[in-house]
Amino acid sequence: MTMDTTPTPPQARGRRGGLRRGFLTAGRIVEESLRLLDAGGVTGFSMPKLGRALGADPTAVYRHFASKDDLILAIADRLIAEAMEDLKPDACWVETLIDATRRLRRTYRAHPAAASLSSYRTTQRPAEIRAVDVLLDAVLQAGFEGFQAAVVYRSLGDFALAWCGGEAALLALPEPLETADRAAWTRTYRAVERAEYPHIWQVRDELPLVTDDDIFESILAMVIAGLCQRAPRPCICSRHPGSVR
Amino acid sequence: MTMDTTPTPPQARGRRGGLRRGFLTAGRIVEESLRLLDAGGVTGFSMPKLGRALGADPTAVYRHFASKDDLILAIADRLIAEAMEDLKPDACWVETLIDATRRLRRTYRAHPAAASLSSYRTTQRPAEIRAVDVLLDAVLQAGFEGFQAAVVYRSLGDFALAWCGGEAALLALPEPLETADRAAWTRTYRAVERAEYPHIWQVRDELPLVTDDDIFESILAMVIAGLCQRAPRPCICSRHPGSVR
DNA sequence: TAGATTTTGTCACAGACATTGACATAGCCA
DNA sequence: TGGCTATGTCAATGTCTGTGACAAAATCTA
Repeated sequence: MTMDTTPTPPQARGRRGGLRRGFLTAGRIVEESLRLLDAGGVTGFSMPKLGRALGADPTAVYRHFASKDDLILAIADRLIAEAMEDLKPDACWVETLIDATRRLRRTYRAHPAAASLSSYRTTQRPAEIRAVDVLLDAVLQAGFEGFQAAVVYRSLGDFALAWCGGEAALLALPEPLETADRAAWTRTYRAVERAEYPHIWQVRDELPLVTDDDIFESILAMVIAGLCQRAPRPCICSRHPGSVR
Repeated sequence: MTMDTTPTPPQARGRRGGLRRGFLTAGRIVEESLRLLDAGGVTGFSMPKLGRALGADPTAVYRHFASKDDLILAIADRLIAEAMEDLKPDACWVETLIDATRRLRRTYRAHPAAASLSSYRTTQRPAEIRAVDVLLDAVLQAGFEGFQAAVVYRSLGDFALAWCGGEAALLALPEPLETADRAAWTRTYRAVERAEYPHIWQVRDELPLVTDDDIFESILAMVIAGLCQRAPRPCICSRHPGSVR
């Protein structure tokens, strides 16, 4: 664990303004952005800091990305690539969808600051397009067709991105704030007046026990159950009860 | 439609540094924040701009809110209040949950920039606590108890906030970006190679037709179906088929 | 009513950020 | 060789969040 507050990385210039061609690349910049975001959160990430961390000028990154937003889209695609890296479509389309969603969540939790910046964006870049194709495959296997298939895919995709992005945004909050937000359930909601908020009062002891994992698996199970109920074709394995039609 | 680029609102000082007590209030500040966010998006909203719009000093707001984050929490609660304003619990608990989710979405769509800043935060303020109690009521009516009820409530609440927040974040993107993001489905994904992305290709004509409304109603229906399937007690009306147990 | 205290607004300013335009040099192509 | 372009540097602009010193108004206390 090297505390790299003021690192002295290899310099882009040899001496007196000379420069090394190919010292910065899009790939290296994205990797370093991720490192910075992981280490210092959203506030630890800025174009000047990024340039300095790369051993270059604070404005050097602009030679490779038109704007910070442009860079964020590249980071978003990098995250999707990491999440779907060794995703192998299962024989059962339901398992494929569940697995993909869990993978996305795992990656977003590993890089919460990066995810919070980029989760709701459409990158239109290779990794995203690949992922869309894999998930659409599963949706088509479920027997959805044409417009229906398109709607179902968008529903599942946007759901996963939104939920995992929201979790990441909370994890990425500057430290005092995240703690305060989470403490809500053990302080404010725990200490509520019985007369005023009777229903909260009823479960006041259980509310603080709920974990992110509980919530995720619970909402995912509901979505999948609703999906199976509507799917024209059931899955191949016996674990996911489908519609009664 | 008054173009208020440089408005000249009532001034806080009468003359020569004198000042009017009670000129700024938390309520007025939140209202003006909302106006600013609605009119100019996230980029049109800053502490200095807010102060000037209120006819006061660029730093005046700090006398009422400790930080921008503090103000954002107040805005978040204001949005929840607006969303749940005249929510009347239906006799059918399923209808109550659906109605609350649709209301949240309507409010977030009306104030996308404000929502994008605040949707994933826990405000711990009055409107939020009230809303939690109403929704927990519905969950308890469904027959969930104790820890289960807590998990189900958190699942539904976080789902609604995350999805609607994500939609709002997209709507709140600075104009050229939102258009670009949306154009993905009519450009990039429409023009995909059949051999490389066969499943996208299959629904390439339908993908651009999918609207936000379609996606929202579709994912909401799945969640509700999954919920009804797991609810120990069915709803009172006949419109929401429950579990087969 | 007079004096002390608190509240609320103003002002000057520190430190950071995104982005731009002018400049310089290194590698490439003719 | 001579020029072009890609890439890095530098100086600078206008903006942002937040602080601390100050001043006047409202309120509280004697």
